[in-house]
Amino acid sequence: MARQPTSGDRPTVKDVAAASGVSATTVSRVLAGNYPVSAATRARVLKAVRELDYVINAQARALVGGGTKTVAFIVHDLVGPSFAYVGQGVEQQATAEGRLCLVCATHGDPERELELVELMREQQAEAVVLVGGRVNSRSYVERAMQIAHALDKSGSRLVLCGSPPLGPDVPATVVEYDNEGGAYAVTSYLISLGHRDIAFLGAGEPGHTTIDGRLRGFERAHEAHQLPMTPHRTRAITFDRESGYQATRDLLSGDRTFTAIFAATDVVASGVLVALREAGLRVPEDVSVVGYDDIPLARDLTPELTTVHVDYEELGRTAVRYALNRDRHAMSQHTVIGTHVIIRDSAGPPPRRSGRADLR
Amino acid sequence: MARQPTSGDRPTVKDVAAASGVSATTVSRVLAGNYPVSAATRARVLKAVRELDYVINAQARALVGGGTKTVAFIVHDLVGPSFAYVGQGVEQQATAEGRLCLVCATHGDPERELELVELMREQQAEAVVLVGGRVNSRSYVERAMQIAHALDKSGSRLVLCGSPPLGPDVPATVVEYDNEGGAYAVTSYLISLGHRDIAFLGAGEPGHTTIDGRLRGFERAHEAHQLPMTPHRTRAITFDRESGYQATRDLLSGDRTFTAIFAATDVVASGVLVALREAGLRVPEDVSVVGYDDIPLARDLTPELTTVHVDYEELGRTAVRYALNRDRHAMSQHTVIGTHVIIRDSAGPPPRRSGRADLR
DNA sequence: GCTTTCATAGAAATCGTTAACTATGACGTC
DNA sequence: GACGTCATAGTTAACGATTTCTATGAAAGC
Repeated sequence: MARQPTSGDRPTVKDVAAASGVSATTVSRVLAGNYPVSAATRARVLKAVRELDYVINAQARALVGGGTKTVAFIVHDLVGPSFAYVGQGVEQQATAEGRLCLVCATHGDPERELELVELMREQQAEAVVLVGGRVNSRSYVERAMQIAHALDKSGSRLVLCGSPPLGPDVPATVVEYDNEGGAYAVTSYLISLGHRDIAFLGAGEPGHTTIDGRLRGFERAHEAHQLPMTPHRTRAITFDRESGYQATRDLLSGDRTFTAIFAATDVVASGVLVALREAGLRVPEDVSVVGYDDIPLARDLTPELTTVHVDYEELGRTAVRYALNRDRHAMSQHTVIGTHVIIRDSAGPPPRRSGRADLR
Repeated sequence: MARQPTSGDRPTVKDVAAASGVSATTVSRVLAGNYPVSAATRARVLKAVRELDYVINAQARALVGGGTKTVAFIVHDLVGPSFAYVGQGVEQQATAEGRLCLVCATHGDPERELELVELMREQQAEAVVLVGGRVNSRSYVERAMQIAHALDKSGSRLVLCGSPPLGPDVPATVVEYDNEGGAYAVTSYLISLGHRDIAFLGAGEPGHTTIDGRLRGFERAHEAHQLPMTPHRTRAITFDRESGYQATRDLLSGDRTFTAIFAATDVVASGVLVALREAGLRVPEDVSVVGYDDIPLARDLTPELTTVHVDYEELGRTAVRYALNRDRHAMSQHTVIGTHVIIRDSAGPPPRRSGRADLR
């Protein structure tokens, strides 16, 4: 007699086999449906499965069947407004392709990131999605390249989602979005409105790929319109609301003459708006403000924020799609997703008299 | 000679054992560190591990070692503003307890929810966290109870995070927050400011536990202050910005005489503010508005929103903590987390003349 | 009537790791 | 010098499924 399934541990194929008077092999075949089984046997097995409330052991199946069908999603923080959208996209595509989705937060700790990658190798994750821009230091890039090779050797795949490639021969799938193009477009828009003196709020963390891209677009737009760029960069910014607020106050306390502010993110812009309002400045009549990201917040600000739209959800979906089907998409292992300006109410023509003396 | 690790598939303990001239057992022991191994042997094994870039196979280990050390996080949508915070908390606590975190979105599909629970049983997830309020229909509760028992039988645990218990003898860990208390407090605050006619925006989906709780607090505050409750409920609301906007327009088009609006969520409140602004009404001078949730958005609205704070991250942390350590916290399998009013700028005394004729 | 084919079912090997037994010297003790 | 102890390492049997490979009876072909 086969073992009685003790309460607490779950029934196995053996238990089902015993209960239905067949062999474990037959049970497996009934469940997989990849081998002829007589109708009578199938019925008996299924009945036993139902009665014992049998569920397969995914670990055991993975052990023999090869892969684990998992995608890992590693992110700085789950609550960053755009991160959640990327996560949504990753989860959606992973599910669509029949994979489960592991999620991990690094909270900015590079050690933790390494640990997690190692963990994912153990888990045999099919793809490891690293979300967000990165600080493009020599040491980080080198470590990332090691990670890419390590994952590659394990049959997994590093996916960079929202940051540029690491190098020419690095085995990684890269899906980024056009930071530079969007910044170029929105800066050009400001220039076409008549602005000649625009402050860029976001420099400070040098080497951050996302911000660098946006800054590059900002600069390129100035060059294209043959405008000189006054160095309006402020102190290091942490890309939260508070830093946008503080940076704007700093800007206002000087004798700067800007007529528009390009905030590196919508969240920063929300702080900018508070500081401007406190200073008694109207937006866009006195100062124009634009953001970047087009998160839902942008529509809830007063005035509604002119910004650059990024389809973060699509970013996540595309990343997973290309990573999992890289045999079919061998050419698409580096993709750039387009961005475009969303015109709302926070940017308008500059005030008539350019050098405003009433600034504070 | 042991098998040559072919390129593509990863080295196993056997390969490491062969490379370092010991047995598989010894390799396992070096890696686990739970058995004496001579320094020389340890060194040789570790060297081989490094050279082969060996990583353990988590599946195989889980198979023999019992559990899988995984927490599943099942949510309607990853991008709901409060969901992301709960997710953050769940991930954080899961990591702190040495577990991995699986995340899945149902997108409101009950079929999908069932499927996912089944999947989690296969994965042997230690806890399955269901996030968010629920529609408390007979059929749903019954299904959820089945799920609870099914998970219990598999040695897993259903965790309800943000909704009330299913029944007295259901094996589930419940962590909810005080919807009713918060609503009571913020309604009382409005009443103490002098409001006697408050519209509640959010009824309509009957039986939704979250909204019902908030509505109950709203009603209880009226009773406590011996105020009659005029039935200001509007049409069904989907709890997004748009529905708040539409519902407010509906309210304004009637000859209602309310002086304050209680929006069921901050997101709804953001729509309310837009509609009021369009109608030329000032907040809080003409109409007071309060929300619920205290998501970051609340501070970005104009005026900043008076609302009820819910510590969603703590909600997630607590849920996982109690679920994983239920031996030590047998008494805490139903916890209610407190909420409190955050006073900002969107609520003030009602305008002098109560029956405003200039409403539209 | 005897072999061939087919449909169905079971036995046994396998996946990669761990853990419960064994085994073997070295050492100290009486 | 025989014996028990200790430190170290190897053998072997799990874990729970899948997947060859093998076996059997029935139908079919000549």
